[in-house]
Amino acid sequence: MEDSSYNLFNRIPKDKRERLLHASIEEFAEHGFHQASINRLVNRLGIAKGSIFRYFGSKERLFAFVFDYAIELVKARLRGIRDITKEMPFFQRLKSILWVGINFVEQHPSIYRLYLKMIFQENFPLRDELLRKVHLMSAEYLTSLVRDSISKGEIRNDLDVDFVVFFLNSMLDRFLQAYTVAFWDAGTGIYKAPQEELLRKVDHFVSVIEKGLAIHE
Amino acid sequence: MEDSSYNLFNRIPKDKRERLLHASIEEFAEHGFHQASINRLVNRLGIAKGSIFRYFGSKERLFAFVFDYAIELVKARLRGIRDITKEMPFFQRLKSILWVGINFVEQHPSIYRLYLKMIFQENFPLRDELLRKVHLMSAEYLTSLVRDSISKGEIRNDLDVDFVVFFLNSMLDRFLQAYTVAFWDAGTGIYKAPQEELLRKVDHFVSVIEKGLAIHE
Amino acid sequence: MEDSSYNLFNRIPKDKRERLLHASIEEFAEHGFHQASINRLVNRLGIAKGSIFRYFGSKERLFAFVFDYAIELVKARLRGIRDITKEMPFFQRLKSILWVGINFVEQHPSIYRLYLKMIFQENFPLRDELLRKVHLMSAEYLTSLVRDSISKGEIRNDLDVDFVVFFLNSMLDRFLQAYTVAFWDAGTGIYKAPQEELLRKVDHFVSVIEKGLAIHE
Amino acid sequence: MEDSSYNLFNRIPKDKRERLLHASIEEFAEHGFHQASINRLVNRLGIAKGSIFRYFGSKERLFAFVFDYAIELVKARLRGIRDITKEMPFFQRLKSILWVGINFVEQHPSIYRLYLKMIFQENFPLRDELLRKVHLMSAEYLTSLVRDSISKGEIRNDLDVDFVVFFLNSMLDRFLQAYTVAFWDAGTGIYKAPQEELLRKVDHFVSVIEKGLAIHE
DNA sequence: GATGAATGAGTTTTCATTCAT
DNA sequence: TATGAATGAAAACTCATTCAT
Repeated sequence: MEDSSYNLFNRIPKDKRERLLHASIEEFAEHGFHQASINRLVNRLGIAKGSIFRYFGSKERLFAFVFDYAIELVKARLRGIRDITKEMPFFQRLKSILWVGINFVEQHPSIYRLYLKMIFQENFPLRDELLRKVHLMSAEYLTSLVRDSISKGEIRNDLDVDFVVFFLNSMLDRFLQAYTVAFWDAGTGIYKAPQEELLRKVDHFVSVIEKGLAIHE
Repeated sequence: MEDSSYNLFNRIPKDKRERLLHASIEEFAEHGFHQASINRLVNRLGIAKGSIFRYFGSKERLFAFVFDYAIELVKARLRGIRDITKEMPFFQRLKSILWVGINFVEQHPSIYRLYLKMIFQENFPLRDELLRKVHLMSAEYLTSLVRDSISKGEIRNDLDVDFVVFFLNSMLDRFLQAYTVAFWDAGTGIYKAPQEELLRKVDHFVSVIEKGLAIHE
Repeated sequence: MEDSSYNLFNRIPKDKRERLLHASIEEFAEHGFHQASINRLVNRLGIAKGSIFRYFGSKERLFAFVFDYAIELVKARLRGIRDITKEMPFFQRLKSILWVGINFVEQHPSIYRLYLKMIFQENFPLRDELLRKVHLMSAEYLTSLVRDSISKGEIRNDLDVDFVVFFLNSMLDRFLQAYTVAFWDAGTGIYKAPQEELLRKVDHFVSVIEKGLAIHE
Repeated sequence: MEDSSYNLFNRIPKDKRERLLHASIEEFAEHGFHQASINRLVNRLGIAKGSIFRYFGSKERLFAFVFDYAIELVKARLRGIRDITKEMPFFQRLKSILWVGINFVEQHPSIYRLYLKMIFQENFPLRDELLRKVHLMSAEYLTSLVRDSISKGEIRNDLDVDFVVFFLNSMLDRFLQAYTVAFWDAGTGIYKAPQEELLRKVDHFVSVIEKGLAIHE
C-alpha cells in the first residue's frame, strides 16, 4: 500500500509534485492537522480531490509524507553545514549551526510552524511516531558532533554524551522558539528582532553554553 | 450579555460549576479550540447540550470564560508567592517563583497545555486578545518585581526595566516549556525529570541568570 | 384544561395581561407562528417563561388565545360602526365601514399583519380552525347588513344573499390588501397612499360596487 | 461563486435536476423560508444532504435559485401569450392573459403559493431583492402592453402609463388572490369555483376594468 | 490514471417544553 | 403561584472519503 502510493506520487511530473508538497506544508502549517482542509488544498492547487487520495490514501498519510519531506529538507541543510564546518572549533561550529537554523526558519517559516504545531497539538494520529523521527534525527546529528568534539578535547569529559546532547538540543530548540515566538514587547504585542541584535544574542547565547560545557584551563 | 451569562453560570451549584470548568479545560487542552467538541464535553459531563449554550452562548465564549478562569488561578498563585517572598533577595525569590511555576504545572497540567496550544495554534477566534491578556499579566507581575529589586540595588542599573522583564519572561517561559516538552530521551520517547535533577537544573538555571543580571563586586 | 388556563390568565393583573397580549400579537405578527420565539417574548416582557406555559399550556394555545382576542377587538369595532350607521343608506354605510377598516389597520397594524400571515402561512396547527372563525364573523356581520339592505329595497333582489356577501367580502378584503401591500410604484418599490388619494379611491371603489349591486331606476 | 454553483447544479442529469427543483418549490411553498427543512427535503428526494450544499452553498442560495427558476417559468408563459395575442383588441387581450394566469396557477399551484408566502412573510433574508424582481418583471410586461394599446388609441390618453400599469397590476393580482384564497363558503371552508362560474367572473371583471379605462365614444 | 459528484456522520446552535424549588 | 434552569430533538452546514465514469 505504502509502496504503491509512493510510486504513484513519485511518478507524476516533478513540478506538480513540488507544488503539491509546498501547498500541503502551507495548509498544515497554517491550520494544523485536523483543521487543515483537503477541499481548500485542492482548490488552491487546481487539481482533483480524488488525486490526493489516489496518491496518499488518506489525509493522515499525506501528512506523514509531507512531514517526512520536511525532515529531509532539514537534514540536507544540516549535513551541508556539518561538512562545511568540519575544521572549526566546536563552539564556533555551534554558532554556525544556530545561524543556519535561524536562516532555515526564515526561508521556510511554514516548516518550522509545522514542527511547532506538531509538538503542541496533541491527539492527532501520527504524532508520536513523527516526533520520534524528529528527535532521532536531532539526536543522531548532535551526537556525532559531540563525540567528535570530545575526541578533540574541547568538551569536559566528565559529562556523558547523552546529557550534553540533551542540553544542546534543548538550548537550540528553545532559542529558535524564543526567536519565533517570544520576542514580545511588554504589554503591547509582538517584537521583531533586528539583525544586529540577533547577532549579539546568538553570540551571548553560545558563550553561555561554552562557559558551561567547555574545558577551562 | 457577557455579564448575564457570567451570572447565569455563577449561580449554579459550585461542584457542578467546577466539574464543568475542569472538563472544559481538559477538552480544550486536549484538542485545541476548533477540534474540541461540545458533544464530547456534555457526554463526559452527563449534562444537556443546551445548558452549555444557556451558560455561555457560544463555544467561543465558553473558551474565553475558561481561559479567564485559568488566568485567575495562575494570578492567585503568583500573588501568593510574591507576598510570601517579599523579604528574600531577588534571585532567591526568582528561584521560588520558578518552583511555584513548576509546581503549578504539575498540579494543573491541562492549564499549561491549554496555554501552549494557544501560543502555537494559529487561526482561532480570540487568540490575539487572550494572548495579550497573558502577556499583560506576566509583564505587570515581573515589572513590579524588577522595579523592587532595582530600588534595592540588586540588579545592574545600566539595563532598562523592559529589557530585564523581557529577558526574565523568556527564560521562565522557556524553562517551563523545556520542563514540559523537551525532557526526552534520544530515540525512545518522553522522559520525566526526577525531583533532585530538577532541583539541580533550577539552581543552575537561576545562577546563569544571576551571573548575567546581578551586580558583581 | 382550556378552562383552567383561561381562569389562570384572567386572574392576573389587568395591565400585565394586556402587556402580554400586545407583546404576543407583535411577536406573532412580525415572525409568524413557527418563527415566533417564546424566549424573545418573555425577554421583551420581563416575565418568566414558565408563566406563559402555566397560563396557556403551549405556544399553540397562546396563539389561539391571542388570535381570539384580536378578533374580539375587530368585532367590537365593527359592532360600534354598525350601530352608529344604522340609519344610513347602504352604500354610504359600506363606505363608512371601509373607512373604519382602514382606520383600524392604521391603529393596529400588527393585528392586520397577523391576519395576513394566517391566511398565507400554511402548515401551522390551528390554521383552519382560526380562519373559519374569521370567515364566520365576517359572514355573519355582512349577512345581517345585506339582509337589512335588501329588506329596505336598496339591493337588487335577483341576487342571492350569499353571493352578495361573498362579493362584498372579497372586495373589502382585497381593498385592504391593496391598501397595505400593493401600493407599489412600477419598478422602484413601495408606495404610500396620501390621505386625499385614499379618499378618492374609497369613493371610486364603493361607487363601482354600487353600480354593480344597486337597483337602478 | 454564484456562477460556479449554477454550473455545478446545471451539470447534473436533467431529471434529477427537475425533481430537485420541484421538491424544493414544494417545500418552500408549504413551509416558507425559515420553516422549510433541508432534512425533510433530502429525505423526500432520497439524496444526500451534502449534495444540496455542494450545489447551492446555502439554504438561502437554494431559495434564490428556486425563486428565479419560478420567475423564469412565469416569464416564458407570459411572453408566449403576449406574442400570440398581438393582434387582439386590448381588453380581449387582457382577458386572455388573465386566463393564462389562472391556468398557470392551476398547473403550478405551489409556485403561486410560494409567491404569496414571499409577500406576506416578513423577515427572511432575500425578501426585498426577490420582490423587486417580481415587481420589475410585472411592470415591464404590463408597461409594454399598455404603451402598445395607447398608441392604438384604445385607452384614454388622459391617464399616465404608470397609473394604468399600477391599476392593472393590482387588479390582476387581486383577482388571482381572490381565486386562490377567497373562494370560501361562509362557515364551511374552502370553495372551488366551477369553470363556467369562473368564466363569467373573468368576463365581468375585465368588463369593469374596461368601463374604467377604455375610451367611450 | 485522473476526475469530481455523492455521501453521511459530524459539527455548533436554537428553542418549546418540563419541573424542582 | 411563579420561577427559570435543564432538557434534547432538530436545525443548517462541513468535509474526509469513495467510486463510477
